[in-house]
Amino acid sequence: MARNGRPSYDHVPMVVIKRLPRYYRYLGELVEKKVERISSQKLARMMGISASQLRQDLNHFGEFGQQGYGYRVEDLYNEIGRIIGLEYQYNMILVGAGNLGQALANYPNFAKRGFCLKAIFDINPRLIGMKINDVEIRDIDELPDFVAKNNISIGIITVPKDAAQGVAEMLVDAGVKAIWNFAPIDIRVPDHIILENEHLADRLMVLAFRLQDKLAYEPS
Amino acid sequence: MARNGRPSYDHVPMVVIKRLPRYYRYLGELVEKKVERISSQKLARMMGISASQLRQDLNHFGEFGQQGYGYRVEDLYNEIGRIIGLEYQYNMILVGAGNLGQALANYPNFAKRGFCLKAIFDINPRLIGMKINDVEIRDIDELPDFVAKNNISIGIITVPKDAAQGVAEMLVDAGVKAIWNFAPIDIRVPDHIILENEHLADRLMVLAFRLQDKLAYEPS
DNA sequence: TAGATTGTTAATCGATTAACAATC
DNA sequence: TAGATTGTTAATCGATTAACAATC
Repeated sequence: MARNGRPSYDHVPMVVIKRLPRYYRYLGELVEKKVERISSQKLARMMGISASQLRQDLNHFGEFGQQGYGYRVEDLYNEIGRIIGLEYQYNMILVGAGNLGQALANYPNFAKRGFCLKAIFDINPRLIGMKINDVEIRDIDELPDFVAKNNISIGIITVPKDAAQGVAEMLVDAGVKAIWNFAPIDIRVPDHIILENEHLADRLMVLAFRLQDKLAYEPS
Repeated sequence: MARNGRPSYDHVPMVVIKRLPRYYRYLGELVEKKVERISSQKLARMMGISASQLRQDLNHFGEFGQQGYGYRVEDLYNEIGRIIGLEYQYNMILVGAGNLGQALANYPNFAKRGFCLKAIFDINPRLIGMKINDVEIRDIDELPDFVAKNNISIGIITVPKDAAQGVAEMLVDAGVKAIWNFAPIDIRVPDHIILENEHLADRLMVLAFRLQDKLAYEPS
């Protein structure tokens, strides 16, 4: 058991884990619409996946349905939230108070799910002391001390490419457990650090690739 | 042939296409470092993948190497750029001039690759007429006309969740070919429209899931 | 030529889909 | 009870890795 009552779900394929937030999102919408029950068949149809995949995915985590009935929407919603780990609060800091950093600091969907931004760090003296969405911008020199004293588990990197690796190392040394990187470079971290890269420009390139055939024969 | 000289690369698996930008990124760094040649072995090691996968991936698009020698870095870089479609310019508009919209409008990496933001649209009269990074914010009523007259192929959605589907439909009707959606909802578009969803909150949830086991046994 | 490394086929591995007995 | 739908096993499909002949 990891933490209270949550089995460790080792060996669950990453491809399944990445689908959990989407399930959670759709179930959340059904809860809002006061839908009480749903079958794997119907939920899968809504989501554009197969009912087999949905049941197979849930099967990695336990038994949540009832034969002949389906799933109680609110129960399944809560279960998946618990599996993801949403009943805990995660303290975050953000490094790099540029445009993207400020936008993320203002993003309302994070706090709503228990992701709490505790501080923003930058090297620009003109920004230090300001507040964004009630979160103070601090000098990056204060980072190690702040992480240690505020139980920070996630560090978000929104600095320019050339500064990203240095910031990552600073975060790791300070004791952060996970890093969410927006700089357009693959940063290197030790194996025990969890890393998610968000390469926005890469996504645009995939769009460009897929656009080729569309644009070929059409008048522009 | 789609467009001038580019074969259509139908049937290339999406999982391969999504790796292209990463190859392009690593090759770009090697070009900057003036590295002339590289073997699949070495490049794969750098990227943390297998040499088999790298060669297999390239094989979908042609023969770019030379037995006993490897690949000429600059040539391969240019080839992959061409495969992705980076020799063309893509005109974009962005809808929703909030924090995230403004951050994206200021993001320098897009223009650098030929993705050109032509206009920003919003409904807030106080924003209309302002400029962000030299791009004017316009009234959303002008959108259909603007798309038609400026050869816009990509629409970026950064409006709140409840407005996203409506904006998507507006973009499709106006003639946009591809949509990059940042609203935290799965929008619906006709099959012929290319869609990329960027669900930022989903990525944080994956971090949360993976954090569980890490946080379990450690003192906090 | 000998060594290196590709392009490509075959083998393995993993993920998705199909099927159905169990059971609410 | 009869109908519906789950949980789960087996079959299929696709992606990754291994291997090697071709060849620079």
